[in-house]
Amino acid sequence: MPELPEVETVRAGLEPRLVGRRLERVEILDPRLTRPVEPAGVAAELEGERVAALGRRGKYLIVRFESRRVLLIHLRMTGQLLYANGDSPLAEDAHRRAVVRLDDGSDVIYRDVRRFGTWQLLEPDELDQYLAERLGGEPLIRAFTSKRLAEALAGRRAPVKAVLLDQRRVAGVGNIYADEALWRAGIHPLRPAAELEADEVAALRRGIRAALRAGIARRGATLSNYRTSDGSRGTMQEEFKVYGRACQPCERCGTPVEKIRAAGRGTWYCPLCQPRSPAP
DNA sequence: TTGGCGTCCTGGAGGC
DNA sequence: TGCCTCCAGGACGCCA
Repeated sequence: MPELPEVETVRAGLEPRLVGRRLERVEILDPRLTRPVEPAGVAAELEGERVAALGRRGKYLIVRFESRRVLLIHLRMTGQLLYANGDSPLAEDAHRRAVVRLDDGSDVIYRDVRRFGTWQLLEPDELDQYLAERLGGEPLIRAFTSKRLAEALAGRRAPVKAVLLDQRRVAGVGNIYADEALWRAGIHPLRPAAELEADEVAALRRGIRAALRAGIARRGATLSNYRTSDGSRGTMQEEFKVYGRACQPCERCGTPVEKIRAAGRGTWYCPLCQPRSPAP
C-alpha cells in the first residue's frame, strides 16, 4: 500500500529518468485508469509533452510538463511505476495498465493488480484547487507544527487513528504509518482525537514525522505489491514496531502486540505503551 | 457537520 | 486437487 514514503521513493527514483524527457508514445490499456475521461483522449493529450518536474503531495505523484499541464497519479493500493530500459520481463505482464515510451527509447510501465489507481490530466490552473480540496498538511515540511496538527484534530470525536487516515487532515499517512506513529507517540488508536492533550499532540507530530522519515530512509515497505521504480523491494517492513506484529513482544516493554479494528482497518498497538485512558 | 459503512478490485490464504 | 469464502485497504459516495 503505497503511502507517503513509498510514493516519495518512487518519485526520487524516477525523477532523474523522467525530467527533460518527452513522452513519445502513451498506451493506456485499462479504461478504468483515467475515468471518467476516455483513455485514448488522455493518451493523445500526453503524447509530445516534455516533463519539467516530478513532484509529490501526500500520496499523489505530480508530473509537471513544460506546457504547465499536470499528470496527477495516485497509486492507491497496488499501483507501481517501473522504469525499463530495453527488454523488460513486464512486456507480457497481465497487470500492465499503461506504458509510456520516452524519447530516449526507455519505458515507464504502470502496473496495478487491483486497478484502484488513477491518472488525471489537469490544466495549469486546476491543480492547486484539486489538491486543496482533498489534502491537509504535508507532514514533513516545517509548517507542519504541533499547532497545525492540533487544529486538524480539534473537535473530532472520531478515533485518532481514523483522523490520521483522513487525507484532508494529514496528507500521506496510511494504515501502516498511522499505527507506527501512534506507537511512537504512545497513544491508543481508539482515543478520541479531540481529547489528546497538548503534549500528546506534540508527541504524535514527532511520531508521524519519525515514522515517515524511517520509511523513506528504507525506501518504503514491501508487504506484497509495492516496488521501487527499479523493481526492488523496500525494507521498512523489517523495522515495523507494531504493524502486522500481533502477539509479538513490544520492542519497548515486551508486552504482546494486539490487533483490533479501528476506522474499518486492521490496527496494531501495544496495550501497555498505548493505554486506552491517558495517564492521570 | 460528523462518523460509519459499502463499494470498487484482485490475489492469496485457509477451510472443506 | 479444486472450489468457495474471507481478508487486505485508499478514496469516495451515501446515509443516519
